[in-house]
Amino acid sequence: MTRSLKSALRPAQGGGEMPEQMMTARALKAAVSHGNGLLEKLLDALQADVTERLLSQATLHDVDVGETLIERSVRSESVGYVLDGTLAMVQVLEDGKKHIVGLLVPTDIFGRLFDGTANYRIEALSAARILCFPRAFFEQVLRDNPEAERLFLVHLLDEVDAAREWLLLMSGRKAVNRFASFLSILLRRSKSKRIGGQAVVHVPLSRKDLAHYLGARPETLSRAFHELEGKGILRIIDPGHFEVLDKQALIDASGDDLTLDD
Amino acid sequence: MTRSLKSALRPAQGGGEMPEQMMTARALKAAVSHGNGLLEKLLDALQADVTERLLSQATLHDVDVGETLIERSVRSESVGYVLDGTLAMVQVLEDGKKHIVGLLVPTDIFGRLFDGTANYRIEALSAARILCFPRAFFEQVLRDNPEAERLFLVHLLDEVDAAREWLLLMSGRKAVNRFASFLSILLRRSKSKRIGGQAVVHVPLSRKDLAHYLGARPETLSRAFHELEGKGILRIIDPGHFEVLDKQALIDASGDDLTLDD
DNA sequence: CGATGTGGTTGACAACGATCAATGTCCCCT
DNA sequence: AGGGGACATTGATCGTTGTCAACCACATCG
Repeated sequence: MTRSLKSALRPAQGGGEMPEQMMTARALKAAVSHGNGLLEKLLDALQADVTERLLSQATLHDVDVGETLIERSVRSESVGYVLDGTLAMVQVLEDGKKHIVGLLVPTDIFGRLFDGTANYRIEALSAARILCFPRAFFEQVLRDNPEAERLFLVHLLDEVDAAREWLLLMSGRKAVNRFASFLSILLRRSKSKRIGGQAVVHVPLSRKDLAHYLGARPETLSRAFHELEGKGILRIIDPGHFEVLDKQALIDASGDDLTLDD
Repeated sequence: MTRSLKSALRPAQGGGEMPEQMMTARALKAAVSHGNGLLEKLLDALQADVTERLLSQATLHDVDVGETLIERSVRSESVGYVLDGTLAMVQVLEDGKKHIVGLLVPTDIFGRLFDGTANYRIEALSAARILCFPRAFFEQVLRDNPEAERLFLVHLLDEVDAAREWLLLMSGRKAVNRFASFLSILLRRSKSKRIGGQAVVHVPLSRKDLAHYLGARPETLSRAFHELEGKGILRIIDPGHFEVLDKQALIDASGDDLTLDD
């Protein structure tokens, strides 16, 4: 649980495991090309030889649930790109209390550039696959390519906006509202993945983590979406997958409170 | 209340008002030099002649309480710097509901650079004095000065962190906790202003706005800090000024976090 | 195969906060 | 000075949610 960057991000010692970090640059490029996150945009903007060199320095890592990738107040020497799984940004207070302040899903990038140290811990909420770039090299690429750096800057502007969107979500009054907002955002973000005609949303968090993130208790959450299920807005496939039956009603439920009379 | 950017940020027509936008560059520099925000750092990093030119293009504006400076989804042609007063970033939902998602206090900069349009409205919560730079010129300065652009980038990283800090504040605890957190942050941010030996915090928001921002009702807030006053943690001077009597107790009162155990 | 542990759900109850209503204060306006 | 309005506060009541508890499904392990 408290394994630090040093062990978590060091290439796996030659053991029984497949040495995945030796993937070819082409294979890596294929692995990231499906998304439309920052990294893809950066790779598009760079000269072919630069992307080649950047990818050649990348290493692939498997992390287990609960592993800490980057510890707070520690200067990380890597920049990470999420291929698979879910990570959390965890704010750790002095007295040891923790709070999830953000999620990292596939195509997200993490790791503080240019300046200072991380302000929160990066922790795996599920098993995950991570692509790691040497931070110094990554920074140098940005320095050498103003256009890429501007992409990064615009990306940061978007991140600030996203953070404020979460703020808006959190200010939702009732727990049902917050959960509905959360599902709506997840639905919007991952609309590429559809199963059949219906939209199935994968919630990559345990009940406890999700409740914590949304500022509620597992019990309250449970009641929240069983209420939504009762309204016919969604169907609980298993505690991790929700089928959204009525998208508009879900959005409505995230805004104003449901009229509970029927 | 709904005056748009066009009227609010256009140099005041020659009328009875003092033409304040004609301040000398030296006077402007003096006006911003007291803080340690982004703008000061940028001016420090730039060549003297560049800062001179930048400041020569700045205009000073007085805004009244309730004025809208930048409308959502409108591309602003200005970058603003808060000299005095308090502005709010207001998210406007489709149904006309509004929500404050961030505050702007003196030395803060606002206005989206390089890309796209504003995602929220900028609204004055109190009378304020704003310094405006032409956006295009501001961007050009950053383009021409990589060091300045990097300062801006690091500033954005800080903003993301700040937004997440607010998220931490907002997350589901009791109203007293949120208010105590809020005061703590304000206390930390404006520690330069002290009156006598005691710390007096100026809360630049009406009860309604503050309640809205903290996700509570005015009534609840009122009870919250009268509770803190009863405990001897602070003293209410007037509904806008609080004297913090026991800083540590205030921080403790903000502490009751939902615990996310390991 | 039962013992044990973990995560999710459900129920009962109390605490917290929203809502409604009333009062007081200050400021602006005529 | 008097009246209207905005704002802050206080009290009463009710809905929502946190808390404590039990229960269930399921996986792991001896």
